[in-house]
Amino acid sequence: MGRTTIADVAREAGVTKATVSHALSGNRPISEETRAKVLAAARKLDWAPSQSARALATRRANAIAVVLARDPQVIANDSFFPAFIAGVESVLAETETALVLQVVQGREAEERAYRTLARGRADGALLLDLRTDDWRVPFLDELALPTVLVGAYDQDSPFSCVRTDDAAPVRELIARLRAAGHTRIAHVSGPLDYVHSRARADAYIEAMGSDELLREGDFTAASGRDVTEELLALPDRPTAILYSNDTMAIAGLSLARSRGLAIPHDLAISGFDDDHLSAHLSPALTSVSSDPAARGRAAARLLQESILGAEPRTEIVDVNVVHFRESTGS
Amino acid sequence: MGRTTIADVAREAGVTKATVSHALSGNRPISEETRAKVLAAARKLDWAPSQSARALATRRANAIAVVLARDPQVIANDSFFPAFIAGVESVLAETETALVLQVVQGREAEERAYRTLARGRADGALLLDLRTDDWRVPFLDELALPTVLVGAYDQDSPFSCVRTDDAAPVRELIARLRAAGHTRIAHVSGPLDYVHSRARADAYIEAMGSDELLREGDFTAASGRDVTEELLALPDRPTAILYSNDTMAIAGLSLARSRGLAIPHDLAISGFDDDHLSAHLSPALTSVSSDPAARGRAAARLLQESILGAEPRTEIVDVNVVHFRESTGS
DNA sequence: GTGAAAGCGCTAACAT
DNA sequence: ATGTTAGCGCTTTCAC
Repeated sequence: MGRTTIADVAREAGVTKATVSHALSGNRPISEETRAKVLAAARKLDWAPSQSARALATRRANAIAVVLARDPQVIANDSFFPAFIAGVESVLAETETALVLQVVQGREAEERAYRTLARGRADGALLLDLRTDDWRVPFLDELALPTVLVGAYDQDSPFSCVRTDDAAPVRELIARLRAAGHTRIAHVSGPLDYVHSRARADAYIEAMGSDELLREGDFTAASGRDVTEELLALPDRPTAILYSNDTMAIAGLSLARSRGLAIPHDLAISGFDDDHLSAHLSPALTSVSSDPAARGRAAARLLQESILGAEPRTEIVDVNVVHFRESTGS
Repeated sequence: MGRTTIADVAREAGVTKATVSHALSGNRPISEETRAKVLAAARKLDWAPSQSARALATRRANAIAVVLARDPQVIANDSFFPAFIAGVESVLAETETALVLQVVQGREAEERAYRTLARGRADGALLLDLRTDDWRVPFLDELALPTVLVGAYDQDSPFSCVRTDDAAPVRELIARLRAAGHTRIAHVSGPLDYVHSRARADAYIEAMGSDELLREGDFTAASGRDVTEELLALPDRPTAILYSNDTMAIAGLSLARSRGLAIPHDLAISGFDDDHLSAHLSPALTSVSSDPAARGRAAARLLQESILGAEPRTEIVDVNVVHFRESTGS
């Protein structure tokens, strides 16, 4: 934070602060001559506007926020998030907008975080991990903080939304397994209050016509293992299991093997999210990849729009693609 | 629509702005009675101080920055980063400090990012992925931006530093492999201008007494595969390979198998960073885990110290532990 | 213990 | 096309 201010630059260039400000922002016509003088002075004094002063004057933080309310353990295992952030940043960089990241635990901490953020730290927020009937949506609406929902929302929402079709890959997987002769196909979902878990589970139920072999996991390896154990103990055990992420799928695969089952001969297995290691396992894991970076870019663009006052709209980023690999006997 | 300000609260409480300010900050003695009045008024009006106004007045952003200059592809494959951030946040949360994240590409963009950050967006920075003779260290010193280096730095530095011992696990791995009869042990490093890659490679060279079987990778699966292919084509091929991350190790493992080698019988393999899936592979991958969250916590604490003016110091977070699994024939 | 007033460094009406 | 003048909402001397 240089001690030099806009006043120093104005003096150096022989103009007023207003002129310096406008010479840089281009907010009003400035003669080429004075603009050159101003830029020269700024460079000479190595000056650039103070972000905090500008934020106060414009009531704009030039920053957006992402609040993660997940368990750190789950964050660490998540391949979606880093790629998503990279996508967001690639858009923000164009407008010198910063990304404020906050990891919180507990609803109270999360509310406090959004409140503080809305008080001059950020101009908008990106909402991840949406839950059915998510309390954050009305809450942020009341805070009047421009927001973009990443993933579907089950209610009417005042916000823009980046969606993907979670159902299609599930249908595709089931169709393929059926074609290979499977009839006992199980699904290990994520927590069913997550909108995307629910969407996958619903697609599964619709395709199967029953939820008999649906089990709810929590995205951790431990739950993948436990739920798989339960499924394999059934009198008429499944011959295929669709997991809602790769971590659970791999844990399930390990367990099945340790029970003497051959994959995919005795049990077909598929995951979701296409972790970067999944293609390298043996057997390589069938999974669904979804281009998180593209979703990050779309979300950032929609948010910038909203901050500028645009009407909310929904953008479908449909990039889910099923990678059939050895674990389903491709 | 004027938002409610400290003036409104002052009026409501029948005191001045100064009193409100001090009642909240505790920066000067306030009678219990007036403090209660102020807090009641603040709650009634649902007021909390504006972050941007406060930042301008105190010349403190109450935020720290992390600038990632990596290729988005590499970020997405990295299990270190999310856990590290979670650790950082757990410390920042205690002091209402925000984390500003920036992903940039190219040195120019990185310099610009730090300049803007130092101009009122952040009070300090965390430096990751240190390189030998890293230009950012003198640069940030000149910007006078308090900084903490995560990982060793090879020069004299004006900054605090969180270090881990990268050499010890390498020595331990080599000792174990030797005990099992291996003599031709190769090492696939990360880019050798990264300080931690260099440290591991140096430890390897010292333990082996030679760099004949040292090869430089770039942490991607593709490089793991290619370098492995090269090593296996040697007239007197290695019987064990130590990789500097799990991604390369797994790619190498896949390649070796496809060449007809049995793991660990024909070739022992170990990785680094203990990706969350590595324990679930088959064979399970021997790897080195390092508690990134602990390093995040330590880094955040050191940075907060530095921002408050403390002398730089180095903290050793020594949590590297080697997990011997099937891939080395444990 | 509390009040009054002067900034913090910038932007944006309002003038000219 | 440029200058003047108020703020933006808070913290922090300096008085009392």
